[in-house]
Amino acid sequence: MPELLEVEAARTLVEALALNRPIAAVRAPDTWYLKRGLTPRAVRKALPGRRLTTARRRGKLLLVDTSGERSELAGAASVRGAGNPPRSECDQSAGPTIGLHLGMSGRVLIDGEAAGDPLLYASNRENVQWHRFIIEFADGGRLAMRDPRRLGAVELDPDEDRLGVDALELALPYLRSVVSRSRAPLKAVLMDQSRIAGLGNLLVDEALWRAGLDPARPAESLDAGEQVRLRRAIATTLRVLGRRGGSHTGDLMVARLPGGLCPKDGVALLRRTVGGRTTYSCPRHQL
DNA sequence: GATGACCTGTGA
DNA sequence: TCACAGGTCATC
Repeated sequence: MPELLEVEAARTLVEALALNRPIAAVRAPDTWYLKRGLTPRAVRKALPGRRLTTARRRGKLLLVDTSGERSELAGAASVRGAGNPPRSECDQSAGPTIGLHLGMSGRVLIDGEAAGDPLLYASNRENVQWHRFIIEFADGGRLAMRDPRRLGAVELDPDEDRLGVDALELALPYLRSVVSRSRAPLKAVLMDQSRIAGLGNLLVDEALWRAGLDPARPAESLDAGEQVRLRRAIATTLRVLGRRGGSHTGDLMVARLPGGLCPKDGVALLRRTVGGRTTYSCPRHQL
């Protein structure tokens, strides 16, 4: 369920609470959670001694940069014997970038604090077994990835370019080029992270509902006016739902259930699979 | 571009 | 007991 808005909330949390605190240790109890060949040992080697310097976001990917220099930590694996030359990473101006994918039930906790409202479709009970990746700071605090469903992931130096333009930076000419070049269902194009990054199932349904566009329509069938409406609806959806507190605060959300009625004109909503995802839309005003 | 698998908590 | 939620990836 974390879509762009939830990841942005997590980013803000990291930025506010976790930067510039020396890392004492890293725990990755769930090996499965580490992706692209990353191992607990490699993480323990790469991060202790560094600080988190920047919290960025591209689409649904949370990126946390680390410092190049490593502070001395008594007993930490990074401490070398006297006279040893520093490791090559120590000479670089920046350390590795931590890539956090929240998957569908992941949250970032810092010193026990989480951003935003509890997630849907995910338990909100506490259970330390769900902490898949933990950064322990030298000051005793910690950053933890909590993910009951294990669909999230952690990697180092993720390939950021596999993601397209961030949905918050979506300009009309780019949207136009993306949409006009595909015969796929409009919804599938909007959810394709390599073209537009950040929109998930709920945000797309809400934006299309606001734009009055049928999710199943071939993307290329949109005329110029509809493209403008779509861009505005995406921007409005992100702004309004962002203020309200997340992807699940949309007007359509209350009706996302079998037999739900369109909040705009009271007609029974259509429920079907579009672009591989459960999709709700209004047969009356989404054309 | 569509489909199914991954994974597990939830609610019927 | 089982369908379902959904981001992402491999496979068709």
